[in-house]
Amino acid sequence: MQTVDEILKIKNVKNTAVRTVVLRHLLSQEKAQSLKDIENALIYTDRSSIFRTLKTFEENKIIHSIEDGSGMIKYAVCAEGCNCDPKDLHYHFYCNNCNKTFCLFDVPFQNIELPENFKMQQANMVVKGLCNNCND
Amino acid sequence: MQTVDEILKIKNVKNTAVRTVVLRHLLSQEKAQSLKDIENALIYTDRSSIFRTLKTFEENKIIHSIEDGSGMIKYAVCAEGCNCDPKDLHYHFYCNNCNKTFCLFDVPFQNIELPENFKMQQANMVVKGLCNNCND
DNA sequence: TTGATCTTTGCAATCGAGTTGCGTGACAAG
DNA sequence: CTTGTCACGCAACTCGATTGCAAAGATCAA
Ligand SMILES: [Mn+2]
Ligand SMILES: [Mn+2]
Ligand SMILES: [Zn+2]
Ligand SMILES: [Zn+2]
Repeated sequence: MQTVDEILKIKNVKNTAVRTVVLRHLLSQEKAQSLKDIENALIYTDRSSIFRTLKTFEENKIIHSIEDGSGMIKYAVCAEGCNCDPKDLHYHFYCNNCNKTFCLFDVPFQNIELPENFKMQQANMVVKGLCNNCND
Repeated sequence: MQTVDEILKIKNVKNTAVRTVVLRHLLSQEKAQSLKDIENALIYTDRSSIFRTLKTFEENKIIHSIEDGSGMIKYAVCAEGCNCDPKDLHYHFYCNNCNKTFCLFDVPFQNIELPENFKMQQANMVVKGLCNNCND
């Protein structure tokens, strides 16, 4: 896995104290994180600073956001080489039991046959159910 | 298409003035409606009444909700015979240009090969891009 | 018909995630 | 050192969603 410094370097985002701790936190988590999650984890860092950091990361394709229906936007670090193009699309899974959301990078993404003259630019795909830990 | 009365009857939801106008409005629209959309269309009906009506409709599978990332939950009338089971899953399309969201009932839903021991219960699938009206 | 009971509605208040304005401080170029 | 740019922290604010409460309406048994 790439380090915080390497990622920021590659994506041409200046390294700062807040960016380092936010990105390090995101990398350390298996589940996608909400602003509140990060705020709770980084108690000495201001919410708006985290917020703007997330915006910066998203604009520079360091992370991508997921709308899982929980009412809070979740963020996850992009896979190495990701450009957030349609080719980088992947499913997400939201567990109804443990409320974790994560990227299913290994599930092949099926091409969708849209009606005539429709053009896909992005997608937000969230499968909901029970994760392997919660499915008895 | 079924009438308002027929739908309420089938789904065992008591008919009231607010429910009638809300459901009639939803049926009359081609795009999925937000609470605000409905509020604007039904200027004499209170927001909280519309809100609770939507909850009632959703609980009774008269409508389903769509999170398209616009910041407002959208609602669309379920297809005839829909039980909001996995078999009733379908894609949604959000147009980045005209901001309309609608159900793609005619696009076949691809089965997703989840990892071992994962169980799908619902899904929120939103394809974003340009609709046929906006794709020049 | 009447009174008790349950449901629906309207209004106002509240919640909370997200967002923004602004002053301070860090840093870098000149 | 001087100046400009950018990141940061704090507080205030936005706005969609949600709730408490009392009035109005529907239901039903007697
Ligand atoms: Mn992802
Ligand atoms: Mn739909
Ligand atoms: Zn789980
Ligand atoms: Zn369009």
